[in-house]
Amino acid sequence: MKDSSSRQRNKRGEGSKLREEILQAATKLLEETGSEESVTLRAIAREIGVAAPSIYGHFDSRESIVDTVIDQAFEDFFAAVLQSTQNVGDPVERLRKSGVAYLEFADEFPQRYAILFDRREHIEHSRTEFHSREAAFNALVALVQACIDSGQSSSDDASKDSVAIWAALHGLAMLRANMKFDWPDINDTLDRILNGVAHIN
Amino acid sequence: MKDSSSRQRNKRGEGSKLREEILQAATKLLEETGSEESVTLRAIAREIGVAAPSIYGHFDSRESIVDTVIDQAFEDFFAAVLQSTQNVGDPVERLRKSGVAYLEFADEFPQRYAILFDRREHIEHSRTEFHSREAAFNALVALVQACIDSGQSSSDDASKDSVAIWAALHGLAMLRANMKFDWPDINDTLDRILNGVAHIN
DNA sequence: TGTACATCAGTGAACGCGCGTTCACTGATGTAC
DNA sequence: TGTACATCAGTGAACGCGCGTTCACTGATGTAC
Repeated sequence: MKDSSSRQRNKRGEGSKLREEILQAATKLLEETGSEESVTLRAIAREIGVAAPSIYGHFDSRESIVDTVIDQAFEDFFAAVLQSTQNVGDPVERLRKSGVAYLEFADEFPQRYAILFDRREHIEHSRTEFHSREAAFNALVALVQACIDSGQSSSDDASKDSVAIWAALHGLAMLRANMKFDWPDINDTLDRILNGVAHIN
Repeated sequence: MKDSSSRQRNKRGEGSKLREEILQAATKLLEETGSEESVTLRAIAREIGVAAPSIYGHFDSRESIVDTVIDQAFEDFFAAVLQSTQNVGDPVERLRKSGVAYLEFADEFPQRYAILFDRREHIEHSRTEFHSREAAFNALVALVQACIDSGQSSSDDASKDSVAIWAALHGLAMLRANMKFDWPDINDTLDRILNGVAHIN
């Protein structure tokens, strides 16, 4: 936590810098404390070294900060997975790289990952997010279908097998983040999931 | 919530009945509100129709109530899964029945299920629980091994494939509880997971 | 059988805490003249 | 160039709230004599 005396007031016209600091502090708190409810408005203010009411210049409420952090986390996550398949032609390879990127993001930012798929209320209220997730799922289905089309997968239903793949990746990510366990190599588990469920020949 | 005037004080020697009421109320609150932190000591007291300090006759702290609820949930869960394979000889059938029971418990008591595998701090502190989970996992490995031994599975590693199976079941349970989605039939997804990852012939 | 008394189940008021949020404000910074 | 002033970034005190927990207590119930 910064000492409040160390912070310099932003210059005129640069007030929106505080907005970025708020989001960074909230993200840091989320990742470090590991629970959304400990990302309090006052903790964010403390972290930045600012008085609590200063935040209201940039966000309406505590909730809107958390919502913004989650939206950003989803964008980061989706971008990381998409980016992993850049310049990769072979669909099986794309599928594997996506899986690796998925699990790596969850390993590196477990709390940010968890909050994406783990918040019942938020998900129910956010239409935008629902559609992002749907788009991400459709991308997975397309990838599995491409493996089928190229003769590398004997899956009889890309969509239904994608549900199983998604579940397995999500479960693995969550369990690895939450449970002490003598986990086998993550790439091995990933291969078992993809080979088995996606029926890669 | 009961009206506090409706509650009759327990007779002498029956004071421990309140203990049961506390646990029931905490479980109900957990399941209904869907988050552990809203299971407050005062909410429990309100639910029962009792003054908040009355709880201290039966539990040291709010935390010990929640811990007890979780321990109980784990026992219920494990018992439900075990019981599903009673009188079933064929290992593949046992594996399937276990999977169905696993997902049914998660569907019926999503919050109680989620709290079992989803609480980083609690899990880190509870040795007993860790061992219960380990026992449950070992039972799964033994089941997969039995499928291999009976020639019904071509898995090359019961333990590693069990990790993948566990991950897939957990992920499916969590996603179904948390996400609005046009989920395919749960038995179909379960079959895809077991057939694919456990290499059932 | 009656009564004094110990025990037990549970209460009501109070505590300090951290929270989100509101409010009237301050003081530095840049700009118009 | 100097100065008055508007604007902007941020503050400090206060609010009401629900929380976990402590404390001294009350009053019904069963028991010993």
